[in-house]
Order: sequence, then structure tokens, then C-alpha cells
Amino acid sequence: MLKSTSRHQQQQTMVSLVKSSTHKPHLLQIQAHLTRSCLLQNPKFSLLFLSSLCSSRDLRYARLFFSQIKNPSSSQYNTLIRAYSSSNSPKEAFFLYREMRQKGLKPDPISFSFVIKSCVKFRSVFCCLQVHGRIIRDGFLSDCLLLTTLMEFYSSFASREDACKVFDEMSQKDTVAWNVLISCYLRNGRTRDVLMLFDNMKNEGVCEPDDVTCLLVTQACANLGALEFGEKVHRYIKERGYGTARNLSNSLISMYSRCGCLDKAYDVFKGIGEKNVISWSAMISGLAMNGFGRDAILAFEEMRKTGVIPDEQTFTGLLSACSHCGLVDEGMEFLNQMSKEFGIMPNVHHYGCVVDLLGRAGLLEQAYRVIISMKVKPDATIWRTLLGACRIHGHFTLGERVIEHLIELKAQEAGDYVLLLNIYSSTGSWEKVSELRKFLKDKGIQTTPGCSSIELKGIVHEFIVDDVSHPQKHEIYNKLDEINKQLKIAGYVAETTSELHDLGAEEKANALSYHSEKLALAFGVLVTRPGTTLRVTKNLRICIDCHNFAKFLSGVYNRQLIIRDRTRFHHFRDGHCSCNDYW
DNA sequence: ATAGGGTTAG
Repeated sequence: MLKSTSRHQQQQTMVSLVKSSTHKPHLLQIQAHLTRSCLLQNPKFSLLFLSSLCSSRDLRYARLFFSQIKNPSSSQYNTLIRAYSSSNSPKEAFFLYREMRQKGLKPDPISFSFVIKSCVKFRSVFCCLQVHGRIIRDGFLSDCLLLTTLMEFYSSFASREDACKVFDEMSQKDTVAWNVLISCYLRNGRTRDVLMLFDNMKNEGVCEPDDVTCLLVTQACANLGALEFGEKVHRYIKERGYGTARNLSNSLISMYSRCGCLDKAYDVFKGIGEKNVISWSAMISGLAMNGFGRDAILAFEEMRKTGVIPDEQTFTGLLSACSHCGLVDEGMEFLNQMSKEFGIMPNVHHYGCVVDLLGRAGLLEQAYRVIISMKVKPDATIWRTLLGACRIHGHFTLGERVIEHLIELKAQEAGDYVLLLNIYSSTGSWEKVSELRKFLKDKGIQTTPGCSSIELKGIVHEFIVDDVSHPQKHEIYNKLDEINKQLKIAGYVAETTSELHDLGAEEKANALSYHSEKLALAFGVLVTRPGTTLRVTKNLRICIDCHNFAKFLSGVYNRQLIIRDRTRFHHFRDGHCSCNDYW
């Protein structure tokens, strides 16, 4: 009796020893000992040992040990599969899976989960589909977690529809499943549906949204500029007691900033007990995008004082602050500082800000030289930024050169040609305009329609150019006519020569009067009380005519207007815009 | 004495 107890104790010691060892030489010693005491013949013990080997970084040794096992159990396969699925040779996991199937061993749902994850990692849709088929045949379709993994696979590189299909077929949907669905929608740009899903979750009452849901929905609100909905989510966050979660607060800062609501962003920021680099960067970017470049720089200095170390994205925010406010010297100084003082090499986004900064300041050649001489490969976006600057300054020879670069990257988009068209028309080069128009027509190049959204009472209304789909279209168009008349009295003159948005529109003047942002603004004026701030989000750049229109509208109708376009915020008040001049 | 799954901030 006494003897067996001490043996039991010895074995206990071995168990804890094996469990706590991840160091390879140690494990080798232990293995020798285990072999001597015949403990490795015990399948449970050898499984334990295998899992210890797997948690040491060297999987090759685990593999070697595994290959010496005569008839590995499915648990032993599972352990190794799991290890490979998170290693940098995830294919091995799939091979092991096939091997065990060939031996007639049946993987359990958890191993399936790991196998799917591995296939996602080595990006084989084929393998994933194969495994999915197997999962169906093995009858694991009631496993919510496993199906969630499958959804994640479909949403990550197959199709959104398939992910939805898996979701619909789930008998039990828990919050994580909803979250995966939401994150799938978010990735696919179905932002408005995300808001709907949030409401569904709450109303159906089956699944309470959790902190991750809130995080995702907040991002959706930020993308849409849906302030009211965002505030609703914020209230929900507080109700549920997530108010102190830093990741949520950081996301809220970004959401409020991107809705043009800086004071609220700042309130959230102030409320964070321990601000990390993400909190600071979110605030800095928020200040930057809303046109408070100097304050963004002050915030950066403040951040340094508190000892938080800036990272890549902090500098992206800072440099964009400089570009939005025309702080050329400061921007160039930060570009130097980031690598010299903080060892952060500028990436394409950093250079992008610098190109924007120099370009807007009219230093086009210098901007071009930055792109040519930078160490990273220029992407389409950075060329497009320079093209935007060419439009501002009516520089068409450089504009043509930039288009060449875009073509070389095979990244030229309809919008780029539209920019070039605008450059030509602003410089009065009408021959080139018609030439390019013909080219686009022949090639069948379609432009992205301008799309603006405005949120009222938590509902996001979207408008496209010449939109006729809105139920209140007649009232909206009447209102727009009325506004046009009022603004003309105040001195507004429609600018019909320098901007072309829509290639399909034959009548330029006509096309201008129905730009989506005007429709959204007219709708806002129509359905809100006098004095209500209107917030419009636009997918493309706002054109100069709509910008003028908004300026006059803010004065004549005494409204504060906040228009967010592809590049920045424009705050209009009393007939003026926060950006001194239009850009 | 027996490994162990899914979503997530700027």
C-alpha cells in the first residue's frame, strides 16, 4: 500500500514535470526517464508528453516522437494537428488530418475546427470545401462553434452568401456566431445591414449583443457616419457596463471623430483611465481629419509627456494632420523624426500624407520626387493622391504622367480618368476633354456613381446622382429647386465648367444640380427642424460646386453642415467652410 | 495523469 502510494506520487511528479517543461533538452531528459520507467507505453502519458513537445517551439521533434508511436490514437493526431494549425506550416495539419482519415480514425469537431483554420491559413478553398463536406457527412452540423469557424472561412475568402447560408442553417446561434456574421458584413461593405443586424439581435432577444458586437457596430457607424446610431450603441455600451472597456472607448473615439463630432470623441477620450497608444492615435487622427492640425500636434506632445511611445499609426495621424492643415515644414520634420528618433520607417501611408501635403501646397514636382525616391513601392493610392493635387492646381502634364504610372500598375480606375477630365476642363483644354471622353466611351469605362448618405432619427438615407428611388423624391426635388432659388438670390452661381462628375450625364448643368450631396442636403432641410445640424457622408470627393452650394446653404438657411467626403471633413457654418479655401 | 475550437480597437 505504502509502496504504491509513493509510486503514485512519483508519477504525479512526472506529470507536473512534463506539464511544466517546454525546454527541449529538458524534455529529452524526461523522455529518457519515461522510457526507462515504461511510462510512455501508457497512451495517456504519451499524449501528455506529446502535447508538451508541441508546446515547445520545435514541432519537428514532436513529429519525430509521434512517428515512433505505433498506433497513434485520434487524440494524439488531434494534438499534433492543433499544434500545426497555429504553426507556420499549417499544411501539415491538413496532411495529418487526411492520414488519420485514411486510417479510419474519426476526427472530433474540435480537430475539424483546427483543420479548417489551417486550410484558411494556407489559403486553400478546395481543402476547406472538402473538409466542410466531411463535416456534413460526419453529422457535426449542430455544433455551433464548428459552424462559426466555417462561417469565418467563407467570409474570409469564399463568398459572403455562403457564410450567410451557414449562419441561416445553424440551429443554435450564439452571440459569437452573430458577431462573425456582422464582421463578415462589415468586411464586405454591407455596413447598413450591420446596423440592422444589431437591432435584430436586440429585438429578437435571443442573443444579447456583447462587447465585440458593439465594437463591430461602432465601426460600421464610423464607416457610415451614422452618428445617431452610434450614440445609441454608446448608450447600450454604458447600459451593459462596458463603459470602461478601453478597446470600446478607443473605437468610440474614432466613430465620433469620423462622424464629425469631436467634442464627443474628446469626452470619451477624457474618460479613459489609462490611455494607450491606440487611444492617443485615435484622438490625434480625429483632430486631424476634422481640421484641427495644430491641436493634433499638441496632443502628440501631450502624449509624449505621459510616456506613451508613438507607433506607425500615430505618425499617420500626425502627418495627415499636417496635410489637412497645410503644415508643410512640420510635416517634413515629423517624417524625419519618426525614423531618426523612434526607429519607425515611413510606410506608404506616411509617404501618402507627405505627397498630399506637398501636392496641396502646390509643390507638385517635389511630391513627385518623393514618390519616385521613396524606399517602398508606390501603390495606386499614392499616385491617386498626387493626381488629386494635379487637379487642384490644374497641372495636366504631370496628371498625364501620373495616369501612366497607374496604368503601369494596372490600377487605373474610372475615377482617375474623371480626375484627369476635371484637370482638362479646369484648364479649358476642351479638345483633350472630348478626346478622353471618347476613349472612355469606346473602352466602356463606367464611373462610380457619387453616393451620399444622411442619417435622420437613426435611419441612414442614401442618395445617388439623379436619384429617383427615394419615396419622397418629389418633395426633395421641389425643395432643391426652392433652395437653388434662395441661394441664387444670395449670390450663388452654379459652377458648371470646372467639374465633371458623371460621364453619362449629357447636360452638365443638370447633372450638377442633382449631385447626390445636394439631394441629401435638400432632404435634410426638408425633414429636420430649422437650425438642426446636417451631416452628410459622400463616397467620392465633393465637387467645387457642391462645396459652394453648401457654403451658401449654411449661411442662407442658418444651418451647420458637416460633409465628409473621401478625403476629409468639411464643416460649414455661417456661409464659411472650416478649410480656409475649398481644399 | 489525457490536447482542445469561433468574433475583437487607432
